[in-house]
Amino acid sequence: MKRPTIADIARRAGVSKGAVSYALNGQPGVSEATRKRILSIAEEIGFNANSAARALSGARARAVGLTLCRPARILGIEPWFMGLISGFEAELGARSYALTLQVVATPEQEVEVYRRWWGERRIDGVIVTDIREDDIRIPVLQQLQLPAVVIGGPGDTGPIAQIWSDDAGAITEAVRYLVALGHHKIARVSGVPDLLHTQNRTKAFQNVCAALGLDNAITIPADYTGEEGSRATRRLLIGGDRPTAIIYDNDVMAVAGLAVAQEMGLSVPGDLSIVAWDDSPLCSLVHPPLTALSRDISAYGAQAALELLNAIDGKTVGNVEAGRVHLTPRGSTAPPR
Amino acid sequence: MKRPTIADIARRAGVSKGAVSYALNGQPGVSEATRKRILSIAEEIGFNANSAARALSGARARAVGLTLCRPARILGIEPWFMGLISGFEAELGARSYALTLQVVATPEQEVEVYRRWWGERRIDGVIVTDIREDDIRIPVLQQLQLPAVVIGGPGDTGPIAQIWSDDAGAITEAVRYLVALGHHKIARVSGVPDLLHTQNRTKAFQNVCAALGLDNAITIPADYTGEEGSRATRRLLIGGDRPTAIIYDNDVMAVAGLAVAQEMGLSVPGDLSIVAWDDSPLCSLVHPPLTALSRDISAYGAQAALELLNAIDGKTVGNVEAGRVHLTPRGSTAPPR
DNA sequence: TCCCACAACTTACCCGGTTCAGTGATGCGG
DNA sequence: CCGCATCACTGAACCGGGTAAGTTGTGGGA
Repeated sequence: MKRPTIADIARRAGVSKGAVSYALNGQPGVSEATRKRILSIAEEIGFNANSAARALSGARARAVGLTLCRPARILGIEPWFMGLISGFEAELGARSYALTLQVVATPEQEVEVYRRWWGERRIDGVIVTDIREDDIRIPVLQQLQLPAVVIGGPGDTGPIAQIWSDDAGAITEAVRYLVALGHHKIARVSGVPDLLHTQNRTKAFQNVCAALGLDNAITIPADYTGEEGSRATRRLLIGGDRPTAIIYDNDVMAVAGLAVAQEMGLSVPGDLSIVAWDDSPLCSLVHPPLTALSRDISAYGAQAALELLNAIDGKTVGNVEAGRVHLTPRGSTAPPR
Repeated sequence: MKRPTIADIARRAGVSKGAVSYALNGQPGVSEATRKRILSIAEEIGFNANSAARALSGARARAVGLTLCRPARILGIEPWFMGLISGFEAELGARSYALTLQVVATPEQEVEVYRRWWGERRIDGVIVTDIREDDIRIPVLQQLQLPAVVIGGPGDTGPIAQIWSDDAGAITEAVRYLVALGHHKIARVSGVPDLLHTQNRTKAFQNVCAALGLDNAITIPADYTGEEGSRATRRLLIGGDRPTAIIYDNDVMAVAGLAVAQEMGLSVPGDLSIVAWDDSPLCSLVHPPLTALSRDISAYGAQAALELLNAIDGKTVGNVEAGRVHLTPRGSTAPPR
């Protein structure tokens, strides 16, 4: 099947290619009557502008890129990324921007992908996740002048806009809630320690515990996988002075921790209270359902996409904080016995 | 920063644009010495061919499309799609093909997206998942002559290649295993009934149960979500003649089923054995870990991508069966009390 | 010595939009 | 009634690669 082009429309309408282009793009230069005629012909023959031709003539590629730098076995089970992606799509789809995805193994590969995408003019901007301290991607993005939005932070990303959620406030709320229930020995199993938001959470956790006079408030670093979550939980529970509550940096590790506790014959929440970060169906699926720090990941993604589109349009975008995180109490938390 | 073009290379090498194009694409028409010189200059200045220009001049867009038509809350937690995507990337990335993603709400929207992508020349082919009986996407893909590969089946997709896994064999194995353990009352909680592979599984389940003389082998339709999984499980367990084993069409529903059983005071596997379809970290995360029908989803995706790339290259591709599904016994299955 | 084949290029046009510099036609003020 | 601005549109150049057709230059065979 042959694809219709603006030349076809021009022929049918008895005008030049240029006039068709003006009409389709809402530019001045054609009369209202002609514009309507052209638009109805375009509609009739099912015209879609060739994205390559459009991108070539200096316009946008109408696509944004996202690299995912986590092992496949985590990507699959972590609701986080898919939630984010659905959010992006809500905004991108509305403007018929495409989302281009690439799974990579290392930050170095991410940089390579950015360079290639830029060279190929394949995308107009990128969404950057899993930001680290002194992230190597930031200077590259600046050098290439590639519009970008960073998810996570706050941290130093120069002129590149950031979106983050109030992790410090959230963990403070969780700790206060556990203390209010009567807990004094609270531990935390964190995500990958290099990530900026992990560091922010760890700092906030230490601060609130110090402020409330909790000692023994340790953070065990893990990597978001169930295996590491189990291992960290076992380490915490076999110690002599075991915690009565554990906060996990994601839902997968929290579920793994729950399984370890049950395996060791501990009752949840009787012997151990559990709080998960990021509420997903996973948390309400298990028994008992997990108390979680909820946030609207999809809305978070939508906001990030919107910021990126603004950045692509040359509008200056500032750093913004996404919608609030709130504690959703469920069956996994209770006063300690 | 200005992006280097073949004209820049041509100037530096003292040859014409045409010669550079031949050299970069491995075409005959330049001497080995010149080719090497051109390639080294390209390397040196970090040249990447503008994908728009390339796509415009009749060549490929070097991108394939994937539409996801499931509600966001399932996409997030189902390891299936992300596993598939990682698999695609393994093959696509190696050939620097991009993967373009679009989340949609209905099959009608999927058709629209296919049409738009085709009109925009944005992609060279699509990967079709969640195939239904008389799927409306198939005739459209044929009409547009858009290269495609269908994941799921077998079923009637005309000239479009399919990849499926041996669902019938897998469920037969699972039922035989449960019968060998001593179970006689086996039920199944299925995925969305419209999907072709659900129907294939249901048929195979009925066949094997009939062959083994099991009556009462009912299938309750659900939709892959934890909520529906819980509901179906409750329906099965409150009945007078309750099953001693349940097979679930995905891992999420199986985990939900486990939670329902525990909530009702039933012991797993003592009172109820559970088998999950598709093994993911989720299955080994819970307590007890779930016996599962495992398959290498990532390899499945990689094979699908490879078939699609072949189809794009004009090679005729046949229907293929992906790697075997095998039963992984874990703690959730045992002889009934 | 001449002719031909062939390698090694160059030239020029194509893809399909975007955009800028024209070109008539029209309207309007003085 | 003239001059000028404005509108509605045309024509052509352009983006950056791909590629068919044309042009050299060289060597070999007769």
